[in-house]
Amino acid sequence: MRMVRQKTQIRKIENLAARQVTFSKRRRGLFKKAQELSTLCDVDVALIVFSATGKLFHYSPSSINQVLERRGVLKSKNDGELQQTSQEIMQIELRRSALLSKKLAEKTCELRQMQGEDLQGLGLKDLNKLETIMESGLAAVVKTKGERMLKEISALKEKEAQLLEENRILKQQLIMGTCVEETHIQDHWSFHRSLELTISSPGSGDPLHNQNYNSSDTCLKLGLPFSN
Amino acid sequence: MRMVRQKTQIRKIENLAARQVTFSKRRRGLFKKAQELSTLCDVDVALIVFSATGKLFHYSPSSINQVLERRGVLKSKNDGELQQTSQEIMQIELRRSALLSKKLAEKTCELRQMQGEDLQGLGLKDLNKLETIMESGLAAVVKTKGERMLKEISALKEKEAQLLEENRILKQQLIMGTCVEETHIQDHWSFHRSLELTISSPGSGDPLHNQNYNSSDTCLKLGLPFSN
DNA sequence: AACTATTGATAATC
DNA sequence: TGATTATCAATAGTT
Repeated sequence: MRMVRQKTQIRKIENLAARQVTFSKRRRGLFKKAQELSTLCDVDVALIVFSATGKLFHYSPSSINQVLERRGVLKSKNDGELQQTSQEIMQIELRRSALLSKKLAEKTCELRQMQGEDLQGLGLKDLNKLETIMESGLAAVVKTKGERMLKEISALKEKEAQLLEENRILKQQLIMGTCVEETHIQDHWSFHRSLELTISSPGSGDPLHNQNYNSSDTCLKLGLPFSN
Repeated sequence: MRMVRQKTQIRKIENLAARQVTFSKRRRGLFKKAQELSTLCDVDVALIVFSATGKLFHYSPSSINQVLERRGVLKSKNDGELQQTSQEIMQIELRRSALLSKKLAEKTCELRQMQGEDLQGLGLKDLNKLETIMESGLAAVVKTKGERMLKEISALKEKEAQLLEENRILKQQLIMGTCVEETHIQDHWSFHRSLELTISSPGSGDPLHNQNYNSSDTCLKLGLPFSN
């Protein structure tokens, strides 16, 4: 029976399961303390907590808009209607927020499962279903990738042929023009340089060799691609 | 030196001075806990405390903070403050909703792409990344499925062995009891019937697997994830 | 505000 | 998830 508690340092808990447990416990504790403060000292407290998956928890002795309403009571009555309207909107927004949070949590869960995490809760049937979906998805990705690569390759080949032709023409022109020896040397250099430049910095046309990790990371949350 | 503390009742402290002291102490504690929760569990926490005198305290680690900070600077005693506070909390909610919507859209897009749809917008690099993620995800699913099946199989085998043993004992009892010929026939029939029933409907006797099948559908909505 | 004795919260564990 | 307990943290009462 070792129950030696460590003096916890306040920084992000890396272990997911531990983080969730702590979140659950401390959230409850926080809400309790908020309520106690509200009761003991007769003040209004609004506490809103958003979980990592987007789930929404909130506490207020009544609800947030009622807190505001109570404070709004002090205002003159001609503002009352406006106040009321704004509170209704607030209420709607809170509900919408909660709904969005729920949906987001569901999607997050599905995504995690497709990344091979959190599978322990799934039954055999679900795992089979998931496997089927992922197999067809992966097949589609592989297929798309193959097509994309073929296109890139043929584009590059075409470019290469074009450059070779250009070089050939330039070579001929130089041969006809000046000293034969010098021309040969210059021509070789020129050829390699052109080809190299074409391949190494194709700009937007070549994602394979594009080393711009920053721009792609902007789009890739959790390492998943989606276009902006 | 009497420092005998009483088990504090959670109800309004009537003594004003004591209430203010407690308010000050507990408020600090609450904010500290809110911050700890936010840091430890990497979640957003918004805490707003309206004091009895109308002063407003708040904590939130993210961008919300700036809005409230600005309001705090504009602190004044007239009605404008209340109005502004209400509007700014509303703005926080609206912003939150917008953020949630955006996140939801992103996750939806990612999910579609992992199901092999909407891949046109992706570059070669993104496709590669996606492929890698999906491969490892699929591997994890297959592995989990394998483990699950092995467990089921061994559980069934164990049950089979148990039933065989039971049947053997029953058989012996019958042999010792009545007519040998009749007993043999009955016993065979009885044995096959028991085994078949056991294998085809393990749910009733096996809460572990039963539970798995039922609970899993709650989180995973595959195939038609966007239907509701 | 500062100081403790005490209650309260919670990390580790099952 | 919920319960338990040893520890750490918050704070009520006092100076």
